[in-house]
Amino acid sequence: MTNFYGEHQKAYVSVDCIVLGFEEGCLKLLIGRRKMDPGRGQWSLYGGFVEPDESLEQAASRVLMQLTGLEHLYMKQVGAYGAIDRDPGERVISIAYCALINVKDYDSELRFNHGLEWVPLNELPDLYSDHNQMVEDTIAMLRRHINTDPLSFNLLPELFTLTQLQHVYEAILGHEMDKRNFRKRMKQIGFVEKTDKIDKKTSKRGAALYRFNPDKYVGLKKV
Amino acid sequence: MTNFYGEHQKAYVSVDCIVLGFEEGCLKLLIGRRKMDPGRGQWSLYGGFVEPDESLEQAASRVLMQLTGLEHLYMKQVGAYGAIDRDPGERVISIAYCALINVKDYDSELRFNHGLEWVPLNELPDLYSDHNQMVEDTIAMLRRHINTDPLSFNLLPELFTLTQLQHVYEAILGHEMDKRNFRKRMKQIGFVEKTDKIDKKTSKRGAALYRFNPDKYVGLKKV
DNA sequence: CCAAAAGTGTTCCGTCTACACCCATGG
DNA sequence: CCATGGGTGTAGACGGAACACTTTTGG
Repeated sequence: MTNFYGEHQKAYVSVDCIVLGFEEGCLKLLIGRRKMDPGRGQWSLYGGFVEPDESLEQAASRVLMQLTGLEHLYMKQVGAYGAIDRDPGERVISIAYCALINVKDYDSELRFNHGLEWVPLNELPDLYSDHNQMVEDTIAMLRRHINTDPLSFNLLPELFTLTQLQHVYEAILGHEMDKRNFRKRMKQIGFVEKTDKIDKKTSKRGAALYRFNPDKYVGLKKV
Repeated sequence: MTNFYGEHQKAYVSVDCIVLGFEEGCLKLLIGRRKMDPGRGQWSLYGGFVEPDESLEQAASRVLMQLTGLEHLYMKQVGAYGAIDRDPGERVISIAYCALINVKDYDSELRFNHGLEWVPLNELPDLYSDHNQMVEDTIAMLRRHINTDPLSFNLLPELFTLTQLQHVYEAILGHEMDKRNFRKRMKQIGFVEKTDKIDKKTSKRGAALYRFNPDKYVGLKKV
């Protein structure tokens, strides 16, 4: 490789994953105890370094794959973090990516092997370095986008009830919503479609199961 | 410096500045011919490498200072760009920052010395690497934020007429707006305040000059 | 038979949009 | 005196928020 920029210094570049799941009516973040110095033992997001043969997105996907065994997850760049001493040992620039996953799809053996925990967002401990800031920025971003992007479905199984979906909205937005208004809105936006299946687990009467229809969404995308 | 992460490779980290100004009723971008290899001679954003003693924000501010002689400008991170071959020679991760400046404040001697041009957004040439994408992402971000953040003032002198401000909105949003509705809205939001000065340059009757009042804004910030 | 969750419409209010005319003045 | 840009109000459309009762059925 030709050395074009020799007079400048390089830095380590990492990705950090803000992995969010939905369980017991609240948003939970996947965190673990840091296994390396510096900061060994502190609660931390899961991250990894960007290797020479991968883009930032690819690095984030790989890290997430190692972590969850899942591919093609919903991911979105949150931002770049580069305070001088954000890593106490070396200069590390980190790009934060958030991922929304269905907790049920997650192989809990993998989670156990990595020593990770699902922690409710309102009970977050102090995290390593600027990781709390990354989480905060992620939530702010989700709130801004929940009404325009089909985010919420990623936190649920393929089939879900409207009540479950509403709980996801409530968890992200941080406040309760009116059931009738919510259902009216879901009817309007058009890309949640009713199936003929019925869920009897959570109610005696049974609730209709719905599905996200991406085909009906792409039409709106360009607007 | 202790070598904690020795098994991983470092990369060059740069910042690229999307510098926007407002002139002749349209948004213009500050670009120049690239003065180094690779890509020498191509139209390009102005950028620079992040040095060991500065954060990403500091690097962006410094680069902008070198460029314009101006400090404390409105800047906002647009995102991180890290495709493997985005720089043909080396692995470079770049963080894009946008800056909104008042063209009149800009020292045109400096601009000349750097060989830079103000180019209307709708006449942009092909830029180096992924710089067109950065510009596109910037505009999308500005459109999302123009109604919530006090952006637009940064493109105008300290004192401005409501008509000028409306032209800025129109340039960013890409469509014309109704004069009466616009002025009504500016009255509502409350942080544009009328001064007793009058501008006679653009009209015979004279137009009231307004000023952005940050004090009245911070109150809204937390909402 | 009753507790528990599902499901369903209407009214009200505030916000956004469309729209047209008079004012002040320099030349 | 007239061309030019500055300045103002109102009525209708639309979308979001508030609000309560009936249905089903497992236990």
